[in-house]
Amino acid sequence: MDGKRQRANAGDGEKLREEILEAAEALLIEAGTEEALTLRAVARQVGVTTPSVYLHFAGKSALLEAVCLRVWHELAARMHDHASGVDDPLRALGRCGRVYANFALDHPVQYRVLMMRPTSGLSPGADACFRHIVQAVAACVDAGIMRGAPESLAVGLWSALHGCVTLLIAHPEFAWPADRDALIDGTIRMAGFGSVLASRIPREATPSSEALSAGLDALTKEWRGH
Amino acid sequence: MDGKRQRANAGDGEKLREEILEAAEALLIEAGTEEALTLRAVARQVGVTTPSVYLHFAGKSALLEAVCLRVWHELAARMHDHASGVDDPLRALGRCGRVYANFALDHPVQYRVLMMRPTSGLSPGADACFRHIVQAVAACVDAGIMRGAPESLAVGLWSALHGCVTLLIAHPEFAWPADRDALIDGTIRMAGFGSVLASRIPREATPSSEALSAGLDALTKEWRGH
DNA sequence: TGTACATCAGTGAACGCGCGTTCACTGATGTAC
DNA sequence: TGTACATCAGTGAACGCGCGTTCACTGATGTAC
Repeated sequence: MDGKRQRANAGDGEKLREEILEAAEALLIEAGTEEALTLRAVARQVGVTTPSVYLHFAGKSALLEAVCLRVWHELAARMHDHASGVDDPLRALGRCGRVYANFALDHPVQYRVLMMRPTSGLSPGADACFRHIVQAVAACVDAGIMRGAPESLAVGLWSALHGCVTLLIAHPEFAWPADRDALIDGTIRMAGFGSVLASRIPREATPSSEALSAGLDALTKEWRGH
Repeated sequence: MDGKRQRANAGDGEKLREEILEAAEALLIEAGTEEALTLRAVARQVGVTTPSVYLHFAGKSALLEAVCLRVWHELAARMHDHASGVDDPLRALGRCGRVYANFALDHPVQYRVLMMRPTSGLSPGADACFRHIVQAVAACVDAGIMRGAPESLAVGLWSALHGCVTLLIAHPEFAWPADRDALIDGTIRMAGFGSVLASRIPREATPSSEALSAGLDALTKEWRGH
């Protein structure tokens, strides 16, 4: 486990910084919880003494933050890749949600630290990602598919996605449906269609379940007819 | 802060148990984080020495669990109260969601400990509460408003609610809409309508945004006409 | 009525733990003269 | 080419901390005889 390390030459001190980040990340992933991140363990893994960490990070919390923040860049890139090339705005929004969910499930510990702890504010990375969702929603609003303020609509979609992945992350032992992808897909469809429909129904004029049901039956029958 | 306490008479040892639970709860609420819960602090607040806690709880984690589990009873009662007396099944489901969200926001620390940490499994209380949601969904399915397995539909609704409240709890500093109730309402409407609509649209026959938009426009215009 | 005893709620002092952090230091490398 | 010096990556030993937990104990109350 302990890496044999050569002391860096003058000017190459930054190398250690990278090694520390990678060791810390590996530690988080392996243990699956941020409690496993101790300066002593990180230093041991790199093959260096504990105080050396202070050469590159102000302290433990700074290191933890730096490790977790790294992953946001990846999300931004992924979102950019998948959003382009899809014409239908609602489908594009769905892609966006998929990327977000996959990202969270691929980096559960980092997602936990950044999103599920009360201590820290929302990181700029998280905010940028939310802006991405807002943009995708805005495209739907521009196309006349949804009505209302993109921010408000986006919050709802974000909630649904966030809820789905955090439940999966925090409670893997729950009796989830076998097909995790289908679960996420269902959540995205629910949130997407729900935003579309809810934004057309004024709160004060919500139809009865019966009327809603009958109307949608007629509509979907018509679609199936085509 | 330190309560003056009289030693309980023989047979009344259970009194201390209750006092410890209440002190621990107060500590959690005041600090807003479970890290504030130390056996020393609890004992100090009760006016008793630290080892006394061991007379009633196996250790720290047992105490924390006991404190947090207390609140589920309240949720079960609240859900029962509000669900009855509402005829429209979709509206009843909405009430159910409202109660859940209010409950979580009223007990943010307990909700965090029970729902947002990876360590513990889902408590029976949480499970019972999920069964409540499943039941409300099943009523919608029985009424022909939704289609599909109630469990699957309920997971989606649960995700949306959970996501909304956990985001509010973990990131109070985010630029939320001013009206928190409206935000929750919006999430519930989105999830409810979304479940209704999505359960009518087969995945492989999802209409284009355009068709969806036009169809719903016609439908809602008709509703408004009445 | 008095006395010995059992019960049991709670005490007090101490243990060891691993942690984050500090500080004076070393020793190899590159550089100026 | 040789030597003195500055630089700077990393060391090693120690600090204090508050914590959860243990253990032998005390001392008031109730009870049996």
